[in-house]
Amino acid sequence: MTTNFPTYRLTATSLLTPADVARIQALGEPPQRIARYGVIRSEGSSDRSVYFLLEGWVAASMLLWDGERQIVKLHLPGDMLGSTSMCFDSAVDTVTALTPAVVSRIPLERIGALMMTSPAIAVTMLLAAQEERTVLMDRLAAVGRASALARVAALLIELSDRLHRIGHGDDDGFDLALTQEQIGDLLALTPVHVNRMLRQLQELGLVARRGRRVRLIDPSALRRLAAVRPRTVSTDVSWLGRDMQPVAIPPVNGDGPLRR
Amino acid sequence: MTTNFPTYRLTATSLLTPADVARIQALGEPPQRIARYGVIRSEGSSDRSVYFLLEGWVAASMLLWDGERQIVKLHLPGDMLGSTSMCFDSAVDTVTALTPAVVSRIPLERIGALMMTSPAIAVTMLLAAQEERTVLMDRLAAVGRASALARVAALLIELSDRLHRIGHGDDDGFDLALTQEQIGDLLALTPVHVNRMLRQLQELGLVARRGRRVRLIDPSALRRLAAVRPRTVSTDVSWLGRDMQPVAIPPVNGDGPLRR
DNA sequence: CGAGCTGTTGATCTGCATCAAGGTCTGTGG
DNA sequence: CCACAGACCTTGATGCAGATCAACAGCTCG
Repeated sequence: MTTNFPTYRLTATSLLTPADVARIQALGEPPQRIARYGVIRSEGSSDRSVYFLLEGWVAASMLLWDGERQIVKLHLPGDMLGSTSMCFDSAVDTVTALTPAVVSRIPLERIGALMMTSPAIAVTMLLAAQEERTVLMDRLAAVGRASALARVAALLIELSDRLHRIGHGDDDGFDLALTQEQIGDLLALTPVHVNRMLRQLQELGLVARRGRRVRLIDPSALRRLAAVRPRTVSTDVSWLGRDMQPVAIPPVNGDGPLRR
Repeated sequence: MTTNFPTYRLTATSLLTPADVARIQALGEPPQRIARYGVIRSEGSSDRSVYFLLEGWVAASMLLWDGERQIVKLHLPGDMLGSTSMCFDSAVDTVTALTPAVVSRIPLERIGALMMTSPAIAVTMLLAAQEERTVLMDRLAAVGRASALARVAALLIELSDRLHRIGHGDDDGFDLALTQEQIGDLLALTPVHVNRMLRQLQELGLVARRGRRVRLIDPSALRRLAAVRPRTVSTDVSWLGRDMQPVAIPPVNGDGPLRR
């Protein structure tokens, strides 16, 4: 039954009604535990589903010709995993738990059927996909043009922001659940160089680390160094023509919002 | 009134009915000519619309802190421009014509209203967005990990494929409407190095160039060098709860390549 | 208590950037 | 028809950020 995953991603815009949110929550199968480094779905797999991440950190990565890998997306609790693959017959990325994690599987047909009955839900997913595309564009620009130091700084800021937004991490910083090698896979750097950059940020007095714990001492200087542009998603959905109200429902025997 | 733009992007899956396609075509304003290097929409602009590209090559780019720019997406005729920005109040990328181009503007409210009445259209856009996300993931992996030579090879292959798919380019190659500087902006290389890489591909006997004209002499070797994985979008939309229509061949009576 | 991750540090190498100087082509105005 | 300017391409010389190679130290967990 309803798995109570974090819904802040769904309610960011006021597009969905509580009923919509409930319908989405009802889609998921019972939560399932994944061990650290457990593979949730492998590149090339024909498993046609998406997953909601309830707990833990997860990476979506692509294997490269020479055995290297590029992490293309870091997922935190509340994120939907694996949705990129829905337009392909086999998965485009490998989804791996970086920490012990809890996910809830959603078979693609279920979410498909739901989207086809509720435009608001389809549009919400579209907006989320566009937002992720922007994240990727920013990362592409960073990997292509920014110095290693700036990239590492940008990552720390991004993580701090995202973690605080979902209530992990306190005033005293956050727990960085990534090895330096994984940071390298994400930013296209070698683990050795990641180490030096972290160390340099420390020497510059911008961050403090103790074990996994990271604290941003001077966030604004860090932000300046990272040269990231702040992005805030729009909450204005008036262009969707609807002051977000319940999609008139009964899909039961009618045809809902027409087709054909 | 109806601008007759290329629709192959819309009909790739059999999700949309001809009526749907017609409704989309009816959205666009009269086509408008853009000069080479004309800016269709700038980063930060609050122009809330998307554009259909009818003719010409267009780049979506982001300006970087130091004045450099990263081209994040190359658009060819039939593509929809600027859709990433729909979840932000101001445009995230600058959309510039690389050749003289023709576009048709679509105010966001119009496409919004249409999506809210037709889930099939919303889902089609979602699938397109996911596909583009994959393209970005591939590019990220390339820029992060592949050698300059491989990146250039990959670009030539991508362009050849895309151009042939839309009927530009013949057996004798295609016209490369990019300066070497623009290729650099796309692949995160300096123009000087792009030049050397193109030259090296020539010396290796993999491609031939005369002016803007490019011909891939040994596409398979090029593909091997580029280490790109072929991606073919799924045409199976049965997960959307709708029987996929052009079932090519009804399996005689038995099994055939069964589905479900 | 030993094995394997993970992090740290130094020495060296290299792919691509940077700097610099022409060369070629195209369009434009005289 | 010519001259000239600006955009684009080409090629060489040199520099440097980050990769690679190599050790070792600390931690964790069987």
